[in-house]
Amino acid sequence: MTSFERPTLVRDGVYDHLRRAVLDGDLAPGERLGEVELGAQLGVSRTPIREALMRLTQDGLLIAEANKGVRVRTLSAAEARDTYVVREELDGLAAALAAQHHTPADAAALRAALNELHAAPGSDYRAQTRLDLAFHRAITHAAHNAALNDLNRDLEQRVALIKHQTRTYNAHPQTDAQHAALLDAILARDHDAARDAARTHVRTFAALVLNDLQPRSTP
Amino acid sequence: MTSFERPTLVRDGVYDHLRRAVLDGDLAPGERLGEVELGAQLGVSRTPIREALMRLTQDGLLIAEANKGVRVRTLSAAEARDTYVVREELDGLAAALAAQHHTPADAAALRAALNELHAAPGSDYRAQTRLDLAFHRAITHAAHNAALNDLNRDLEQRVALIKHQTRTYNAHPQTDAQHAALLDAILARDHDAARDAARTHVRTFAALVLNDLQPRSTP
DNA sequence: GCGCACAATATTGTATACAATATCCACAAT
DNA sequence: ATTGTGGATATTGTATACAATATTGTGCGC
Repeated sequence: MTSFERPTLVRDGVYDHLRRAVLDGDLAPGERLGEVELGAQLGVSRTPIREALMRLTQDGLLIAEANKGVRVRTLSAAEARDTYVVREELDGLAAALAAQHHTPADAAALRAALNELHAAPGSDYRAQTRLDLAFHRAITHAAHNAALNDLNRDLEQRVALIKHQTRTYNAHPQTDAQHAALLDAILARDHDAARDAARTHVRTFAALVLNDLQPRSTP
Repeated sequence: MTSFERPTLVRDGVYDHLRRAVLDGDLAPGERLGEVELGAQLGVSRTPIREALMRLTQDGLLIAEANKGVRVRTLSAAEARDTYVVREELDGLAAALAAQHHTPADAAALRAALNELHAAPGSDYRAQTRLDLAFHRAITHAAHNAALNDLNRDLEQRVALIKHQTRTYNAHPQTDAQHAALLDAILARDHDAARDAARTHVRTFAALVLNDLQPRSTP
């Protein structure tokens, strides 16, 4: 929340900055975002701040109440469950399409992403989360489907919000094996196996996260 | 584009107004939207206009170029194909979930929506489109999955844009039968049949639309 | 007649001023 | 003590003013 780069337009800089802050968990779910305060922190007027907040609200990362400002969105346990149901379907589709359409460059990127993820220290929650996301993005990218990529962006954001509410740790005995199986199936161009592997992975992971989320109250 | 109602906030009124205009095809794909012009037409300042345009851009209905304003989005043939691939998956999921989770009220709404659709004059393109959309929305609603509803909203918008580019007519010999089969499967709580029926319907419809889209150039 | 440069114009981007609404604290009435 | 009312304060919502960038058109040179 200190310095920030402007791409060309101030509002885009603010948007990127705040989006990352929410997705990285620097802004906690439920936290209120005041326009004047943000403007002072980033050294810009309220106008680009407002426009960035508007976009983030439309993304579903923030919740706006009329005349009451915006807050970082919190998802109920039910919404979290719903999200993983959809994610299972869409991740499965992404894996199947990636198996069918991936290029040699995609294959290299997928291998690299998984290697990075395996190399990350198991104790580093943020790095783990970031690299896991990168791996899944590589799969979606390899699917070469623009609509899927757009929708997946929304889902990624929801999952990030859920994770920050639960602080569920990524590591799991089966995670590495599942990732490997998924990658193998994609590279082998076996779209059915890839779809199954992706769906299984989402299911196990969802069970983990939802188990953590369940005990808490659902505001 | 003449009168418009304001819910409470001006920007929300502008947003709803413009969104409907784009989705109804009153604003043609590719058409440029000037801020001062819109402000004059709707009788408000540029600020709420800008904020509405920002949100619509984030929705994917408009395309913004820096310092060059926004235009109604046009989708390439490839993007249209991609959209229907995803829609097939998500409509299938929605139908399956609706079959599992629909309430008596949902069932009544589904029946009513389909009846309305059947009753609409086959020559009324706009009514046909609107009621078809309402039927599909009823299904998604009956699925009782918030995440799916949100994502479906994005897909609906894309499909609306595609349709306005092609002006494909909704009517098709198989459409009525497919709708009926889909509804029957949902009401019978047969989620596999419902999923298949939805996917089949999307496929036949996609083929129709894409066939119309293909001849045209892809800007 | 064609093309480039440059100015005139228009439009978007940002900042600020003003209005409307909500929040919060003090204080009184029960 | 608690609750309700009122005003003071703060924050959002809208309008407008100013700055920066793009577009357009005109004139000059070739």
